[in-house]
Amino acid sequence: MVTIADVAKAAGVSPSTVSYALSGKRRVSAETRRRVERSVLELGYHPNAGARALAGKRSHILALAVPLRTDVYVPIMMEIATSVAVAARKHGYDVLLITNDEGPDGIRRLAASGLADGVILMDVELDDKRIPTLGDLRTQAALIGLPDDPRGLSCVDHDFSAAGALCADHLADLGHRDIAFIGYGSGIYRRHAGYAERTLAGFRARAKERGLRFLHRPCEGTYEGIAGTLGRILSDRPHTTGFVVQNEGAIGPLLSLLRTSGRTVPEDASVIALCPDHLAEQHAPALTAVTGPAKELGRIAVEQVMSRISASTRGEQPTDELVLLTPTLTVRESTGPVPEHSLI
Amino acid sequence: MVTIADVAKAAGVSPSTVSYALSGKRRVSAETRRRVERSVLELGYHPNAGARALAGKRSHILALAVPLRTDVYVPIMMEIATSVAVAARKHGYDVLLITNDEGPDGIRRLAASGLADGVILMDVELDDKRIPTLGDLRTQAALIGLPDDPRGLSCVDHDFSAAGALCADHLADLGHRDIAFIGYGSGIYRRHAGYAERTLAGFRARAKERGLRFLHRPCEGTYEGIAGTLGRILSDRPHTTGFVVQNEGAIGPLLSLLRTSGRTVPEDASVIALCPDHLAEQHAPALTAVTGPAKELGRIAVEQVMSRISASTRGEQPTDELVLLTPTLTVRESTGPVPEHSLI
DNA sequence: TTGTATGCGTTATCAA
DNA sequence: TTGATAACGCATACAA
Repeated sequence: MVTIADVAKAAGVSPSTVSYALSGKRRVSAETRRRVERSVLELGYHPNAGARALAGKRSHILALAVPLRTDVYVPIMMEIATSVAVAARKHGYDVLLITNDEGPDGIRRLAASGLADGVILMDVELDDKRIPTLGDLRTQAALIGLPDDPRGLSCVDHDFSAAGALCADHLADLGHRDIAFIGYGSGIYRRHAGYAERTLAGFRARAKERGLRFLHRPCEGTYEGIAGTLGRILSDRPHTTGFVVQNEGAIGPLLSLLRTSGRTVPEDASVIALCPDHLAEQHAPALTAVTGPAKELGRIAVEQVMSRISASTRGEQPTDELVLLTPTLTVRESTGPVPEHSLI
Repeated sequence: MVTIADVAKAAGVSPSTVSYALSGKRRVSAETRRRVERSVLELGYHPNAGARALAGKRSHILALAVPLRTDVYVPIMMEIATSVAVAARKHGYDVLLITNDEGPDGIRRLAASGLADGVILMDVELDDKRIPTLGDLRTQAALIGLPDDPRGLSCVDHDFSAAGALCADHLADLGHRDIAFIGYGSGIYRRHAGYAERTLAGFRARAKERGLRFLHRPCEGTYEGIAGTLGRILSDRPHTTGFVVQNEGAIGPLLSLLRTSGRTVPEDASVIALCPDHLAEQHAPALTAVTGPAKELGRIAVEQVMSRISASTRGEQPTDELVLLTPTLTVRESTGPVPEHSLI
């Protein structure tokens, strides 16, 4: 193993000079810096992480708490996780994976052992049990997702309320009057997942403003689930011409079933999805969709913890941030003007 | 911060006794152990990770290299990743996420800095550029996936060849003679992803044995992609009655298109998928599918690195393991006997 | 069965 | 602009 002493010897300087040359925390002459950097490269020196953490009081590691659930759309979770890792690297940080099955204790352990300088919580629920734990520890944290009470925390999330409103507006603009909102399985609403509730609230409010009638139907993402739900929607409100879908698993079956029931999209029925663009484009017809920038979520969460960490290092009080990212509507082939005559 | 000295004082013993009581590396009287454990709990002591790594020469961290690609089925990747994390915790290890965009350098950095005691590589390609790097470092590694040349390495993977053979056997048993194998996009075959090539090879060999005629068609997972592919299959081989699908995105469109073309599954055409069970069950009709135990992959990879790490700690030569997990066929509603009269 | 003392490799303070 | 040196908190070899 090559240590800082080896580099120092090779460069003909003292260990502390090597340390400063690498950290930049003290001015070093251009000449010595060059020699140090050369030796570092030649010897393939990498500072020992343990020693660095012990002496420097910073592990340069961020903990990322990922959900173990399968009822959320996993690819997005993965995308966020990797964007966190990439963003962290830009700050010289590595990312430690922590699963929810350890619960709050895992976070406590990482914080108390000094393994992680900060924590990023994904898939935060409105009333998340992990949040109180964060208060006890002096670990810095950022949440992806919006809790009931974000005081004392930094959070970033999509503006799901705005996303819901965008859907209502788009359908209203096209002249639709009877809308069905097909949501996630009822378990998600029972769990008070913020994104589901806020989307619905945003949609509901705007729908009211625009004079839309609508049904909200939670729905499992299975073929049978959608079949039953759609059947009931069409019998309860036969004049429904607009569908908002916030349930990745429901999209495919819904399109199939509409076709089967003799409805052509978008001529007879319009479908607008709340889902990533790559999914929207995978279907036929390609779906008009409302999307938020998933990668930004990770990047911003990292910025937030990093800024909190450096504030607390300077002995300052970290400032709480709340960032909501504006979603965008992309019009594709699945939405169109309301039909003149309804089918039934 | 509460240190081992604090615990020692509280328990009325020396720091080393605390250390031994916790690590179990030296016999400690039941009485002292009790007192130590009590103090640990009362004070909320967690050993400082940096100090532990520095003194003990083991970081208790495993690096997990996850792919950034989107052309692989992400939920499985996530499932494996979490199973790695869970299994690692059982050994007192944490998992560090490392993305592929850092490439081999990232692995080198983690190994050289002593941040990770071992590495698990996911989504290994037949000719993976990260593998040579592993040789240089004395880091222990386990691969999830099977490279061209697994010498000097421990690997675990599904037995994709057996999976392919299972598909051929099942369709042959049902009397089918003309089969289409709908695979991943051609990019994956160009990349020499082992799982794709091995599945195909296993299928091909068994198909030959059983006297099946078949076409292999790489295919993007989009509706248009499948539509084109299916059209060509049916015009080239109108008597095709069996479909093997190894492409998660293709399943939904394929079923829709078969229905559209007037073919009922399984009466007119049988479909067997290589995909996770939860996906297979999501479709209508529920799909006969061949699946491997994804979680086992992570668990076994962890066992493999752990055993290599402890071998090398004992100064022994780690033994190379190659574990292939046997896939299982679950018959559902999408396969049946070949129709007496073909459609065309 | 337990205690003492040393060293791990780095950062940061103090001196020059 | 640089060098010497003292922590940092723990594991472990050595003593008792």
